[in-house]
Amino acid sequence: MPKRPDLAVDPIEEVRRQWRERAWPAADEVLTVGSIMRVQQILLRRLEDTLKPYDLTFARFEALLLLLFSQHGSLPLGKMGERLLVHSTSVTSTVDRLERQGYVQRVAHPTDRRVILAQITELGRTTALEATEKVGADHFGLPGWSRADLASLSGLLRRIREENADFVEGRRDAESS
Amino acid sequence: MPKRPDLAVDPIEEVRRQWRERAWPAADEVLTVGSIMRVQQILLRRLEDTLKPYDLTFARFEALLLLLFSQHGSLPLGKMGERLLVHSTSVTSTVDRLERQGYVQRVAHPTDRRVILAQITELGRTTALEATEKVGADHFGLPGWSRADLASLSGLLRRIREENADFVEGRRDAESS
DNA sequence: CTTATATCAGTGCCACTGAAATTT
DNA sequence: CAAATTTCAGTGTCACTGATATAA
Repeated sequence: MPKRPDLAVDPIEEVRRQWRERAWPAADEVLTVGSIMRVQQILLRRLEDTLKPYDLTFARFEALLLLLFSQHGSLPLGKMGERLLVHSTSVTSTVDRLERQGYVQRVAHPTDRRVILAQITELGRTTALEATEKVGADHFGLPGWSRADLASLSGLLRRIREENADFVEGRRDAESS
Repeated sequence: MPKRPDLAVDPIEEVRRQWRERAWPAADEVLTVGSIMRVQQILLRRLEDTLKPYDLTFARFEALLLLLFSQHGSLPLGKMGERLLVHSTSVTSTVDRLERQGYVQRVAHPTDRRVILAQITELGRTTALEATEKVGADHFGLPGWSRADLASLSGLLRRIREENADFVEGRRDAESS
């Protein structure tokens, strides 16, 4: 664990100050993006700390939840990559790991023999539920936040996701890559 | 590059819906934290795409900026880790890489012979400036955002950083780890 | 034949743990 | 002596590229 800083000034605000001083472009954006990076770093560590007893990383936890929420507790690997915004080779290795842990099983697709389904097991289900309870008890690292504040923050972030085609609203088209 | 999703629904909003349905704890927090993770993922990729011509990752870019902004263009490695919130062994390898690239040089501390300073080179300086211009031209992935919106977002994120002792304001104490 | 799906081999990166060397 | 600073060796993870096998 890295040592906690002991700074009287906000290091990110400091970057913006210097950025402005030199009349560089996008000083406000620097502050915002820097904040997002830093906050993600902080929350991720906190989350993974909580998940450690279950030997789950955030990536595996996310994948497991995706299956937990899916119709039949199973999804084609390709679909998982699409939802999680990661490369299919990454899904393969994530599912490999979850399978070794007994949280997931690979099963054949009933009709399309090309596709493999990742199916959450009973152990995976109970583990996911238990882990969920733990992180929920910690309010996902955001204790003491009002619904209104959470909504403001989500709303602003949602705009970034929209602008980057994280999902498509209504009849807008996603550009194909 | 992972395939762009083509979803009519917001996958993160969908998670919250299901979370609520099952009456699990912290449904709003799930949406918010999920959004932060996703947005970071999106912005990081965009940034690293822009930085690729300079053979800089975000971690190395951040370190280089830190030196660029520092008083004499140099800092003790330990201080860098503190500022960047990473382990000192990570700093060693980041500086190793930057040194191999000719962007940084290790120099001895004038008085304390335990400490090594990372000193930005002329090449490092011009490269950092050029890369900065590039990402600035892209508004750090946030084109079209008003100062007010950027300020709202930064403000909310700042609160998370404060709550997690990313920095210390006024006379509040950081807990030691 | 083309396209889609998943896997494999290999690369680079990041963050850590634990141990060691050096200096204060 | 203890504490601070950096490095080294090694681990696990993550995300990718490029190539391959199989099936639609």
